[in-house]
Amino acid sequence: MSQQTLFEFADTTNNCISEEVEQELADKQRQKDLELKKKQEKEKSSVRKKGLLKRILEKDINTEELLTDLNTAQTDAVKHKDGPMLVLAGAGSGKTRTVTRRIAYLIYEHGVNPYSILAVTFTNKAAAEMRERVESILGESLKGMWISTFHSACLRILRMYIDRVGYENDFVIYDVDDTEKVIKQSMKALGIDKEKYKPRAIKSEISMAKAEQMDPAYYETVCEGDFEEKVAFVYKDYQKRLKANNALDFDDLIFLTAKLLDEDEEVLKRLQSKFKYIMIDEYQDTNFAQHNFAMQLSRAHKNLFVVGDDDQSIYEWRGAEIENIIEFEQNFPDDDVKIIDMITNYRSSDNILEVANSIICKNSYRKKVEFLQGILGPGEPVYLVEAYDEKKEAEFVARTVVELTYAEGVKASDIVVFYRTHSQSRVLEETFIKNAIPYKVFKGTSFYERMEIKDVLAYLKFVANPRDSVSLERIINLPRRGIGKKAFEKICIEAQRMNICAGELILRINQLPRITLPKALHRKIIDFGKLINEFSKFAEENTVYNLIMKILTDIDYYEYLRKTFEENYAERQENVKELLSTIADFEKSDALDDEGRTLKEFLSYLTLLTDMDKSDDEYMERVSLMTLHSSKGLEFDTVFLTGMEEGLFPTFSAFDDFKKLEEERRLAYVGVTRAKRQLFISYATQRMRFGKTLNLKSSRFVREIPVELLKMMIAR
DNA sequence: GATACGTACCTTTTT
DNA sequence: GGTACGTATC
Repeated sequence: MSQQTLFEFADTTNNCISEEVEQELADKQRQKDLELKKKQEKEKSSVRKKGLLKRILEKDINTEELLTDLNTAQTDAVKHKDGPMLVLAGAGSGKTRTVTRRIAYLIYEHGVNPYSILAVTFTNKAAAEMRERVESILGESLKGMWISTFHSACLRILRMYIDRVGYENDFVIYDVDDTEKVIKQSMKALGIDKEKYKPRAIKSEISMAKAEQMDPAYYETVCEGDFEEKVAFVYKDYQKRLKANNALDFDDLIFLTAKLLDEDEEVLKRLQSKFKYIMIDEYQDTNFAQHNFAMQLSRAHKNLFVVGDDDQSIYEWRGAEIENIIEFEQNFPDDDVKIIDMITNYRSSDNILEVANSIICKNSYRKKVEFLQGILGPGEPVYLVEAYDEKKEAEFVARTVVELTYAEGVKASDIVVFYRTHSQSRVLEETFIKNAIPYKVFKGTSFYERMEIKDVLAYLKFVANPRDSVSLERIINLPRRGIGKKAFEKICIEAQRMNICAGELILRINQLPRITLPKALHRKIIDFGKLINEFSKFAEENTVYNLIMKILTDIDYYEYLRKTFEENYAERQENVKELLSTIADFEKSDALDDEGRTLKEFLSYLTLLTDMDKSDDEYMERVSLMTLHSSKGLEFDTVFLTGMEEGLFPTFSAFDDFKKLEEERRLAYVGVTRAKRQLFISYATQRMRFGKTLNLKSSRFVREIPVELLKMMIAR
C-alpha cells in the first residue's frame, strides 16, 4: 500500500489507521535511537568488564559484605564451592537471596568466571529476578552468565548442536495449540478415532514419555494396553511430522538436549568444561529428563548445587519426580553430598506457620523432619470461614476485601484469592464486579493464545520457516482469499505427490513443472506465494517490528478484524498493538545476545513467554485471583484460601491415590505459606458443580488443623 | 462457507 | 451452568 492511500484512509476512516501512520513515521527515528543505544551499550559493557576484573584482581571488593544478614544455614550455602549440594529451602526461607549471594560469592571470593556459571529456573520471572539481583549485588551486567529457564537454556544448546541428533539448527518451536493440531493430523492419518482417544490425553501421554526421556522406539517396547499402544503409533508419527515441519515442541527442547548429552560425548565434554558451576532451582519439580540434564552436565566436576523444597512439589501430575530431591544424595554414592536445611521462615506470622506445619506433618513422604520456624511472633489469628454456598463465600471475600482496603489500609495488590480450579473464579469475579473491586485473574497463557495474536505470529512463523504447515494452514485463507479447506487439502495432496512440503509448493509454484491444480486455485496460490516471498525478502533487511507493520498493512489486518468481530474488534486491535510493543521492547532489550535478534529468535522468545511474564504494573492496585498452582513462589500480605471442600480440594480423583493425596496436601501447604500477615480459609457447605448442587463438607486438610489454631466464623 | 442448534465435557499447566 | 466442538442446513 502506498503512502498516499494510507493517508487517504487516515482522513476518511477511524483513527486507528492514522495511528498506524504515526507509528510508521516514528519508527525511523526509533530505529536510529536503537542503533545509537546499541553502540553506547557496547562501549559501556566493555568499560564495565574492565572494572569488574580489576576490582576482583585487586580484591577491591569486600566479600564479607556478601555474608551480612544471613543465618548459619544460608551462610553455609553461600560459602559452598565444590561438590554436590542440596539446599532444602522451606517456604519463605530466603532462597533467592541465598542463591544470588552464592553466585556473587563464587565470582568474587572464589574467582569463578561468570561465563562458567549456569543457573536454571523454571519460570522466566524467576530467571529475570535472579539475574537482576545478582547484577545489583555485583553492580555489573553479566552477559556471559547463563541465568535462564530450562527451556531457554536447552534452546540455546540445541541451536548450536541439534544437527548432531538429526535435526536442523533453524527449527521453530510449536506451542500447545500448534502441537495439538499436529496430534490431530496424526490421528487422522493413522485412522485413530478421536472420540475414543482424546487428542489431549494422547498429547499428555507423549509429554510424559518425553519427560521420562523415552523416544518413540523405546516407548513402543514398554507401552501396555490399548491406549498406550495407540499412543505409541501417534508418538512415532507425531515426531515425524514435527520434523517435517522443522519444528520442536516444548518437551522436545528438554528431551532432545538430554538425549544429546547422553549420546554425544564430544558435546557433553564441551558443555561440561564451559559450565563448571551449575545451579538448579525448584528441584522438586524436575522431571527425569531435566534431572538427567543436570546430572550429565555435572558428572565430571560434580559442582551441582540444587535448591528446592519437597513439601512444595505440586507438579508430579506433569511428570515431575519428587524423588529427584528426596533421594538426591543417592546420585553421588562416592561423594560427600552436603545437605542444608533452611527452616527459618522470614515471611509469615507464627499463627500462619503453625497452620502450615499442622497440614504438612500429615504427609509421610518427606525429606525434612523439621518444620518451619517463624521469627515474626504470633500475629493475627487465622480464620476459618464456613459459608452456605459459593455465592456467600464470594460475598464474604468481597466484604472482607473492602473492609481491609478501606478501614485497614491494606493495598488491593497485597491481597490474593486462591482456588483449586479456574472454574471457581467465575462467582468471585461476578461478586467483585458487583462490589466494584478491581481484580486481576491470572490464567495460564491467555495472551499468546488469543486468536489475533496467533494470526500475526502464524504469518511470522511461516515467513521464518516455510515448512511450517500448521501456520500455513492458519494464514492461507486469512483474510479470505478463496483458498478454503478443500483447496488446502488439494495443495497438500499435490505437494505430497511431488514429494515436497506444502509451503515449498506455494512459494515456488512458478518454478515447479507439471503441477496439476485447477486454474483458479493456481492463480490464487501464485498471488499468495508472491505476498509471502515479498515478506521474506523484506524480513532480510528490516526489523521484526517493521516486518509486522508491513504484514498488517499488506493484508489489511485491522480491517479484517473489524469486519469479522464487530463487537470487540477494538480490544483485539489493542492486543495486536500490545504485541507490537512487546516486539519493540524485545528489539532493544538484552534478552538475547546481539547476534540472536533474528526473526526466529524472536519467535522462540515469544513462544517461551507466558502471560505471567508481563509487566507488574498491570496488577497494581488490583486483587489477584489465581489457582494454587500459579501461586508458587509468590507472597501476599493477605490470603484467601477458598473452596476448601472435600471433593474439590482434595479433588475426588485423588481420594484413592496416596501419592496424589499427598500432592494435594502439599498444594494446600503452598497456599497457606504464601500468606505474610493474614489468612482466611473458607469453604462452602453447598456448591454448584456441573449444573448440579452438591452438599459438601469441609476439606480434610482443614479438619486436620487443630481447632485451637483457628478462629471460626460463619459467613451469612 | 456461514449459521444454528445439539451434545459431550468438565483438574491443576512453570515452558 | 457454561463452553466448545461437530454436524445439519441453507
